[in-house]
Amino acid sequence: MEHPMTEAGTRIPTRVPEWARKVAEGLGGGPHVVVSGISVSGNIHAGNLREVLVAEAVAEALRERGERVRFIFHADTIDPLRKIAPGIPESYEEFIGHSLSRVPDPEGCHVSYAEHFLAPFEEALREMDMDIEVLRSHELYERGVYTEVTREALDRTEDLRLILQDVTNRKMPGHWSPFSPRSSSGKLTGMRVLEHVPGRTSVVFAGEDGFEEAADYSKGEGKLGWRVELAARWKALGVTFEPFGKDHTTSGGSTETADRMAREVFGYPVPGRYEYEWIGLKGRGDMSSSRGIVLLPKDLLRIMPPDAVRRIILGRDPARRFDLDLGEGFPRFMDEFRAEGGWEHPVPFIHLVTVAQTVGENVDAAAGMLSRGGYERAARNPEELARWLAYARNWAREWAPEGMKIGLLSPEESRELAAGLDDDQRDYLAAVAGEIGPDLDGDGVQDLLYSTAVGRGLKPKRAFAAVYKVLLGKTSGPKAGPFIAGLPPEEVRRRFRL
RNA sequence: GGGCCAGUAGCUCAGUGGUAGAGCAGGGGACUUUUAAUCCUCGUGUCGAAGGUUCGAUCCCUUCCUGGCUCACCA
Repeated sequence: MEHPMTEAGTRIPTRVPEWARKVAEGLGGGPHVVVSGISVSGNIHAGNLREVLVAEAVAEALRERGERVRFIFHADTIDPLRKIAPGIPESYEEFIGHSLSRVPDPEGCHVSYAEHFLAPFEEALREMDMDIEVLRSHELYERGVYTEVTREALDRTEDLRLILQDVTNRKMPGHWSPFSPRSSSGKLTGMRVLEHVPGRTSVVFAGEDGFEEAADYSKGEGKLGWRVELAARWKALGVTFEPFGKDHTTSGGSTETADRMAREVFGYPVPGRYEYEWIGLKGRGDMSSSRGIVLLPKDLLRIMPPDAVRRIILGRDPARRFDLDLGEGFPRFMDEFRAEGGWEHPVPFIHLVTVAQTVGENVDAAAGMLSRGGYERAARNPEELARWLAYARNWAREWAPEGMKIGLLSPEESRELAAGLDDDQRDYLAAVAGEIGPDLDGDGVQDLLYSTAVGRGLKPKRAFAAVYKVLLGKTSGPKAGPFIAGLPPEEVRRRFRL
């Protein structure tokens, strides 16, 4: 798979990170099935994306080696709704215990609760040009993909129960079953399984009201419990690699259980694994839907291209925790990203931010400003430029520290603020206005601003302060010469003649 | 309590069995020009602590200390 990386728009292959290559080396011969599984009980955020990207990197490493790879995103759509997330109506209380795929979308825009959160994520994956297959667990159950493993699990209920007790150190209730049937009410939780009828791929159970019901597990009328399902899924899908977050790999955790179940019950070798650490948001802590700290993949795609998302989310090494800095440190990240990506003559991101904020959506104006600033090359590709201006503009609006946000004042606003200047400063601006013209480049303007100030006995500091005040309403700003040279001269004159 | 990870210059981190580096910040200087501007120049820090292995360890082993994370289907 390839991704656009260069300014000219040519495509060069995604670089496979070293750590991924090493992981792939330990995986043996193919064909491979690489899986990343994520819950759709809430926003699928940029942290979740890390898991998918880890899986992608390993899949790429395998492909690079010539293996056949099936890369799957497994969405846990059949899982029951567990609690009412913030922002979800209280009335959803009645759906607790129901499959996310069968709960209505709280905002009414998708066919289900699950789809509401899955769809935007899927879209982001598409936008990232990811070669991935998205599977919905409720469909897998309905299609019978899990029928065999479910039967096996039911037949080996006792063994599974022992493993579960052993690993978690908890006593499971006597009526414990690896399978949770769905009752006629729609609930998946709290049913008591009474009997397994393998011939009919069915389970007889006591419903909430005590009456007996039956569920056909070949039709998705229920699901395996999480830890059992994990092991069962490996077998059913032939999984050979799956990354896990720290929460699952802890001792007594779900992977420890599933590993034993796979080996001892399902007779399936434990897939290769990579344990990744979590990422936080600088200054805000770990991502958490319930605490409102949510960064969506789409938020990232608004301020950087897909490969930059890959880079920033994976970091140097996904086994290491780190905090995303989308504020002050972001421009540097972007410059590094492009330097490594082989960009020729990239415009410093911070400069793009200045340009984007000055010209708004006007790409021609931006191109003009850039070429006058010495970045003719970047000005030559309007499409590419428009894309990058959008990144810069979005970043400035959504993430930039206050000090970096600028906006050219309207002539009226300029006039108002000019009232706060003293006569020396106004006279100075007027003098500059008389000299400024299209023939001056950035250095020329800088020179003009400085020498005019000195020539009139005005301290440069106060001179520049006046310039920024009238243009931006601030006392400092981007380097004045190139900035002003990029503006249409008449606009500058209008604001300087007071 | 169990598990995992980290502890190297002010900050963020690289790093190798032979006594340590980068970026940023910061100091100084240059360009008649302080700025989200270029160039030049400046870093002896007990490489968390103590033992051990070794001719020799920051890098290997052990223990400990400190911090972080995780152990409820929230990556």
